[in-house]
Parts: sequence; C-alpha cells; structure tokens
Amino acid sequence: MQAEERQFLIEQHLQKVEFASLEELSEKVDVSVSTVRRDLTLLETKGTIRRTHGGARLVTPKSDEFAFTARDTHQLSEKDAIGQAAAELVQPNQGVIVDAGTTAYHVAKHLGGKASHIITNSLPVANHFGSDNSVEVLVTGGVIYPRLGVLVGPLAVESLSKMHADVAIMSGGGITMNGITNSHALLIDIQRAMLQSAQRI
Amino acid sequence: MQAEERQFLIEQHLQKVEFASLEELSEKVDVSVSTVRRDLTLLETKGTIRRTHGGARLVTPKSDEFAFTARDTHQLSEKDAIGQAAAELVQPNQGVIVDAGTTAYHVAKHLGGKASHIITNSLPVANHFGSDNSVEVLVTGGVIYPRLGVLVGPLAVESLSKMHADVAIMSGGGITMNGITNSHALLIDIQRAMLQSAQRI
DNA sequence: AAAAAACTTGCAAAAACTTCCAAAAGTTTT
DNA sequence: AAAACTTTTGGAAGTTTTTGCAAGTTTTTT
Repeated sequence: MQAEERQFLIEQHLQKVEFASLEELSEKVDVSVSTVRRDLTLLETKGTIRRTHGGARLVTPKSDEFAFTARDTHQLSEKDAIGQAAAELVQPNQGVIVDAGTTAYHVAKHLGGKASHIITNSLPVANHFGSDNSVEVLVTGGVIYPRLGVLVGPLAVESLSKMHADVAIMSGGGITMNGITNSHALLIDIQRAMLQSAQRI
Repeated sequence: MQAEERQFLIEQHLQKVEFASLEELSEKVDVSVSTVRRDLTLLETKGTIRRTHGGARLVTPKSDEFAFTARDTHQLSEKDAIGQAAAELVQPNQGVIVDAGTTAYHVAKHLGGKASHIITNSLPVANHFGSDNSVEVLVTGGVIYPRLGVLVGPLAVESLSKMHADVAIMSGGGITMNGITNSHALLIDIQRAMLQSAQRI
C-alpha cells in the first residue's frame, strides 16, 4: 500500500470514529506504530486531524449540530473504548437497535460493516451511516427532540413496535436498586418499545 | 499493445481505485515497472494523475461525502433564490411537508420561524432544524437511501399517510406532457403519499 | 514517587526513485 | 528487401526516501 493511500485511509477512518488509538490505526493500515506516528504528524500539519496522547482525533467533529456532541468531547477515548468493547458483543450480520445517547452513539460507530441492519431513533447515528452502503439503516419516525437529535413521540414508539432486532444497545441515566433509570419522560416510552423489540439488551 | 492504449488503461484503472501501486499497474498492463513509471510521469504532466511514492493517485478524488451536498454546490445562489421565493408562498404557522432533494432543502432553509411544523423524509432537512426550537419537525420513518439521506420504504409511506399539512414543497426530476416525473422508483411512492397529505402542492 | 505507557530522535535496512545504457521494436531511406 | 536511423523498452548502478527499531526522554497512571 502507498503512503498516500495509507494516510487517506487513516483520515477516512477518523472521519468515521472521530477518535482512534495508534494501535488501532497501526493494525488497520498494517504498518508499524512509528509509521502511523509519522503519518499523523503529517496529517496534523495538513490540518485535518489533531494528534493526542495515544492516538488522534478529528479536528472538526462530524455532527456538530447537536448539543449532544458538544457534551461528548469529555472522556472521548474512554467512551470510544466502551463503544469498541460493546460492539464486539454484536455478532456479524445481526440486526441492532441503537438508542439515542452519546454512549450508544459511540457503540454505533464501531458497527459499520458488522451489523446487517441498524434501527435507530437518533439523528446523529442516522447521519453517521448516511453514506455507508454496507449497512441498512432504519430510522423510526417521530418528532425531533430539539438539541438532542432524538426522534420521540407516538410515531417513534409505534414504528419500533413493528420492528425486530437481535440486539439492542441502550444507555441509561442512572442505576438504582430497582433497575436502570432515565430522566427524560419522553424517552422512556421509546426505550420500553426497544426492550420489547430486541432479543438481547 | 500501444503506448497510448496502455496509458489510457492506467488512467481508467486509477479512476476506479483512486490509488494504485507501480507493481499493480505493471501487472495490469503487462509491462515493466520502468515503463509504467514513464507513463505515469507523462500522465502527470497531462494533469489527470499525480505520482506518489510507490504508485499514483487520481488528481480529482471522487471522495465519499454526501452526494447530496456535492451536487448541491452547483448553482447555489440560484437554488437559494428559488428557495426564498417558494418559501414566501407559505403562510405563517402553516404545516409544511418538505420533500427530499436539493431544491426542496433550500426552500426549507427559509422556513424557520415561519412554519408551525415541518414534515420531512430528508435527513439533511431534519438536521437543519435539529436544534431549532421555533419549529416542530416531524420525521417520517424509513430506511436510509444511501448517499442521498432520504428515508424511503413502506414505513415512510405509511407514516406520511397519517399526517397532514397545509402545503407540500416538492421537486421533480423532469417535466413531460403528462406531468412531472421522477426517476427514483422508491421516491415516487413517497411523493404520491405526500400529494395525498397536503392541501396545496 | 515509582512504574508504565507513549513520545522523540537517530540510525540502519529496505523499498523506491532517477539516470544511463544497450537491446528490441518500429520507421524511413536506399 | 536490406540498411540506416529513430523510438521505445527493460534493466543496472547509484541516489534518495521510507520504514521499523532501539535508546533515551517525557507524559500519564498507579
């Protein structure tokens, strides 16, 4: 593979996952970490990415429109690690429901080329797969909950009840003795519907 | 094989794969690497290609991004003018259905703060109003038609049939003696549903 | 404050590039 | 049809670039 092609791949991969570790990239393009380092410094001077300790991240986050991505810059590498780990629980060619929420979003980023179809009520997730031909993305209907990019309301619940998936990736606001909780009332109806429609949560 | 034919093949191959190594090209056109090198320097002066270490790449990357926004850069000011004019046909606090398509998108941009609610199956339109509290945005469900960001399929049609709006902003692919036409078969069902659900088209 | 992980710098091996040359292929002249 | 000439091709020699590794330094974690 060519140096330029490699750099292009790195850049492209970062556009998808927003953050990537050196190891990850090294493995992805099959060269030593040293070379990836050199590529990253090069791409950095070009301005498209920014180097960080242990990896690199995109300079201009992909979907900046939603408040959720703004919150999202904290603990990015941790969330990314969670995302990667959770994505590994999904078997190839399974159908996956992806909840709205920052953590679920990070899981979704690692689902490209793995899941056969993805069901979501999250606009950021939908956007992320907008030009990815490898997965079929089903968007539930609904009204947009401003600033979060979540589709809510009867239409969302109703359409979810007609769908089915192998796995549902969901995130909760907190954990109590009685189970997982969430604060947004509108979201609860939807999460209930998701629980109904998936085999494994 | 002729030299010109060979160079044409190289160019054509690069148009497909964007990047190619010397080895790869040498094998493809069955000449030595030296000759490929010479061909590449020639093609480079011609301007269609750029040499790189170990190979060559296309000058004009047919790069990924939304086909939507790519198409969209052409005649931008004209489309914007159309958008503004069409948006003026909408009365304050009306409900508006917005079609997927670049022109309809430009109309939508002028609808903020005017329409009371917007119904759309276009992800770009949905994103545009994602953090706008002045309008309620209803997104139809459906599967994402890759690269265009349009929601299509039965769910999209079905959900549209349950909605109602005062105006529908729609765009067609062409105009014939028999009426307005559109090429994408999947989109036609949706447009029919939109026609049913709006008072004025 | 020590240990681990990640980074930088310098270096040697490997890969790729350029230049030059002789053989092969193609043209023109005799 | 042969001879003389031009162009193209493949390869060799020497130079430059790239790559992976090791030693030493800095940053992060425990």
